[in-house]
Amino acid sequence: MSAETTTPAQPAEAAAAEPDAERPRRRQARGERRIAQLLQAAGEVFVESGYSATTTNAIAARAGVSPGSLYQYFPNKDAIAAALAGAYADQLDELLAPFAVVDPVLTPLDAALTGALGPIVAFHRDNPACLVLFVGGDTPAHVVDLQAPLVARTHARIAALLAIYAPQLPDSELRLAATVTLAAYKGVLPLLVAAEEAQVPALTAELCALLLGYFEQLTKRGTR
Amino acid sequence: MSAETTTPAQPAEAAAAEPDAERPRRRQARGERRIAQLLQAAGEVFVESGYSATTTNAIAARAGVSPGSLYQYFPNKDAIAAALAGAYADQLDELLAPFAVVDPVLTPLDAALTGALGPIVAFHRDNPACLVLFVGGDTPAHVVDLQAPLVARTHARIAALLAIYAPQLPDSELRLAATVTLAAYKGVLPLLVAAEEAQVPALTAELCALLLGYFEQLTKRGTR
DNA sequence: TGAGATTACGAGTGATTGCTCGCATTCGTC
DNA sequence: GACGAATGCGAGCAATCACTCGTAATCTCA
Repeated sequence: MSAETTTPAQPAEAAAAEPDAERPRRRQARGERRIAQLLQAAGEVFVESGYSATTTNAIAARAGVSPGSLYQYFPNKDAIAAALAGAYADQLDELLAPFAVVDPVLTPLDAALTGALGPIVAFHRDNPACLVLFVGGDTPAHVVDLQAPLVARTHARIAALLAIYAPQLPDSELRLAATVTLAAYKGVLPLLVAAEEAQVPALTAELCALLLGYFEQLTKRGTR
Repeated sequence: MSAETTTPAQPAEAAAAEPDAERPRRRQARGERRIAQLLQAAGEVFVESGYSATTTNAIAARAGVSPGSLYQYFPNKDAIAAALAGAYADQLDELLAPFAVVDPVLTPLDAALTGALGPIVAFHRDNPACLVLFVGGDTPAHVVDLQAPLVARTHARIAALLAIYAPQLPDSELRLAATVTLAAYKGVLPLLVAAEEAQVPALTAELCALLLGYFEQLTKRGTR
């Protein structure tokens, strides 16, 4: 769950306990809906114009809401991006989970890759704003920070996966390889998001081949 | 040569011939120097703040020049980025040339990659603004267009290279592979630019391994 | 040295934009 | 139905920024 959304059913308790936490104002269902509308609209406008070119008024207009209402739910423009990015990070984290439970004996590497990459690609195609916020050169610093734990976890997972298939490599090389893998992946993702639907399977296969080829290079390197 | 810079030694002739070409005002050496200063300063500020967050006043201040002077040499902010990007594109084009003259019989693929990639990486590390303008999600459309011919040429070169090492693949697959190669390369480049000097050789080697592994996958795919 | 072009300045302008404020409306609850 | 809280509005404020303009210094070349 992202930071901004507060559970509406919550009898006013445990508020006096924390002194500097601002009182969690009860939110009506209408408010929750507005927040969802605003985030949806923000995603659309971010995709169309990039982060810094989108105006808060444009987001409000797209959501069919006045600027004043927007600022009732978000303290500023960055908070909108942060809430959106937080939600994306949570969803991606779940999609990345399958990587952790792969059994390296039963599943060959390329099958594992293909299986896990499919849903991730689909997610990014459904939420193009995610890429705008995460790989856009334009994103405010504290929004980028929101993805740091996610990136760290992903990095660790890739390194662990590599350690299984190339156990002879030293840890430093594994980490380097994981970093490069992530970077390459990030480079190819925009292609997948921008592509026509019909091209997606072929492109996904290419991405798998790219990563697989790299992994084989790493394996060879250790053996030789 | 980029669009903005005009040759200073040019006896005032052939100006009346073209009607709508604005008269090429003779530029003194001082002016040329100012342009260089401004482009240099613009690159620095772009790297620090990204394109849209940099103000023309900040560029002027960094160059030690008044805003008015800046607008004597560039009609608007985009033109500064365009001039810078044009210069970068020209330099990159030269650095990419070696790829065209590789003899596939004499030079193994990995040696060719390593040899050509070194100078390119060095260039990007010397000119980090190049990446900001070319892969930043923030760049104005007509600046992105400036790199289109360069990208097209590079794409064609990669496809040609692939055709040598994997001649059995159909053209469409070669083009797709070249696109993916470029995207992966673009993803890894920021890593190389941000890295410490000591990490650069290792990272460059990883980039080579990544591309090489992909190429080998492509070769296998055709043979099998 | 003097005329004309180029370079330089920097306060100012108009437009944009993130955000506020006072007030009207709707909702949940007793 | 009545009261307080939450929601909603939108004109407008303050700040920012790309860009201009009048003027003055400096250069080129005869």
